[in-house]
Order: sequence, then C-alpha cells, then structure tokens
Amino acid sequence: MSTESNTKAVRVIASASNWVETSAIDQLKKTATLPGITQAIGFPDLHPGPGCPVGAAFVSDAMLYPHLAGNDIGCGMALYRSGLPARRPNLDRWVKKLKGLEVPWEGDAVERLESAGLSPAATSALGTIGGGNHFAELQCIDTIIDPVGAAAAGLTEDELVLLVHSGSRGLGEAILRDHVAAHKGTGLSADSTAAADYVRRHDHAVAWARENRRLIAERFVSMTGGEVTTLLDNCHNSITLAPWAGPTNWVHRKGAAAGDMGPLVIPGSRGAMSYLVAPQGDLASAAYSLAHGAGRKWARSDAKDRLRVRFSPEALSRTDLGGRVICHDNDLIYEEAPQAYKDIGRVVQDLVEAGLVSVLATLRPLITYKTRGRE
DNA sequence: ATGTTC
Repeated sequence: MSTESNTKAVRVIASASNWVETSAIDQLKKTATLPGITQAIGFPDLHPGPGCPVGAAFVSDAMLYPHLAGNDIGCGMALYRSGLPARRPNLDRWVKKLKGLEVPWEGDAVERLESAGLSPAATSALGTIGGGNHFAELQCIDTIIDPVGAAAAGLTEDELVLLVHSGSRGLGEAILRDHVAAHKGTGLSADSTAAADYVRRHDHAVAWARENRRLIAERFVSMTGGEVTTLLDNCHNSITLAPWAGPTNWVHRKGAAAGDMGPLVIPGSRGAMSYLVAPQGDLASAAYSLAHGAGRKWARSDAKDRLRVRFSPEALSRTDLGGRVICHDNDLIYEEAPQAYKDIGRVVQDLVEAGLVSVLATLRPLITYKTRGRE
C-alpha cells in the first residue's frame, strides 16, 4: 500500500530532559521511509550520522540495507575480567608499561584466525584498537546495584575489568565499499544471491571483530600482568535476522547494542562511569536493541574548537574521576574528551524509565588507552 | 569508522 509509510513505527526513546538533535530525528524518520522498513527506533544516545543516524535500530521485512550498519561491521563493546587485583592499583606503573596497541601484533595472526575458524583476513590489523571512539579501558567496580545479577554476569568486586571498544578495521570497510560499488545506496532483496554474499562476509567481519577485541584484551594484560576471561561481547553495528518481528525480518543496528544477548555494558565517556545493565521488559517494542554509549554532544570539529582554548593535552590526560588517558594524538584527545559526550547517567536513566533495562553495577575508568601515536 | 592524509 502506498500509505504504508504512515503506519511505520518510528519511536525515539528519550525523556524530555535528554536533548536529542532535531537533525538526527529527521534522519531517523527519513530512513524509516525506505522500502520494507517496518520499525525505526532511536535510542537516548541518538545523534546525526553520515546519512543515517547513530544510536538507532531499523527492522525490515525481506530487505537488507548494508549502509544502515555502516562500514565498521561488527564493532562492539566487550568486557573481560583482567585477573588484576582491585586493591591499590598502581596506575602510573601500568601507564608506563602500556604501549603498542596501535601496531601489528607480534604473534601469528594467520594461525590465530584459523584456529578461531576465520579466514586469514586483515592480519596486520588484528589486535589493534583503531581510531575514532575506539579504546581499551581498565576499570574497577564502583557500585554494585544488583549483587545477584552482577555476580551472574561474572563480576567479582576484588578484580579489575577491561572494557574494549573496537571493530573490524579495514575488513568491514571493504565489505561496504564493495556493496556500494555494485549497488550504490540501494538495499538488497533478502532472497537474492547478493544478499547472501553480503551476509556471509558480514558474519565473518562480526566474528573477526570479536576475535580482535579478545586479542586487544590479551595484549593489554600481557603488559600489566593478569589473565583475560570474557564476560560479554555485544556488537552494535550489524544486520541480523529478527525472528521476534517475523520470519523474514531483519534488524539493522547502527550504534545500537543488542538487547537479546544478556547483560551488556553501556559506557560513558572516559570521564564518566560505565553501566553494566540487564535487558528487560517489552524489548520487541525497541527492536531488541539498546543505547550503545553516551552519544556525542559536540561534533568532532566543535569539540576541538571549544576545548583547545580551555585545556592543554596534558590536562586532558587525567579525568575528573582520577582516570589516566593514554592518547598521544593532539586532535583525538580533544575530539574524544568527556566534555564532547552527553551525560551517560541520563541516557541509562531514560532506558530504565522506558522499562528496558535494570542496572547491575557501575564501572569506574582507571586507564583509557587510545593511542601512543606514531613514535 | 578507514593498512584514509592536506
């Protein structure tokens, strides 16, 4: 029916006190008009993206839209136990030791990938964090809100945890580039061979990104001591089947965490707490998805303009919570400063008030590793 | 976001 677009479910999950840019909501509505889209959800971290917004999930019937997941296919947030005791952490000593997470891993990447059941792709990038908002962050437990839920998620108060945000590096980028070269910005009929080919490569990039996060965590603790145990790994850029919406339905997540994979971490900026939450409630009404972080408040160039006149890079290498920041990149340290992000407490509270999550614990950043730069 | 780069 030509009037179908009027009946599509477009929903923004954000309270009145959570400011969301109008242009992001316009992008959400416009994306909802694509053929076959049946549901468009904006989360409390919704902000404008290149064409389609970030912090959103889109359900389609029998159509795939690769550009809605974007180029960093498989990007996500993983939490690990570190094996490091939480008592009296010597941050300055670890800051001195931590290096090399931006240069290729010294191990055998081909063997590592093959033993994970993956093809030997993007081997030089495996184990590297990448740029932009990606990071590896050592954290301690700040407050346990739900002792039973937190324990079930594997949290132990006497042990530090490591949060890794990274993706599929050049691998996912090549997949989207190939799709755009062949099909421009159009979608794919889900029963086409082109869609099957995309999904196969997409799934490989998702698995590669997961392995990448795990290796980043292992490289990190190889310098501090400790041992990595995976607690959770939640992908926020992906296209997957959505059986809860219908047998031929798909959910596209762009900066939206999966709400059907158990507990997850919704990180604040490096100067704020991260939240370990458990999905609950009427998740189908939210496309079984959730916010993936605080969301940008200022565009990157605005953040640089506003903060350069107020802070030196040295001043930004320590946060108000006492955390240390390893970021030897004089643009990135401003672009990713805590001031450039929205209040994560507000974002999580919006999800709580919508009945979609319960908070298990808050996590406090200790050391945020971005890059040592090119030296 | 990017084995990207003025």
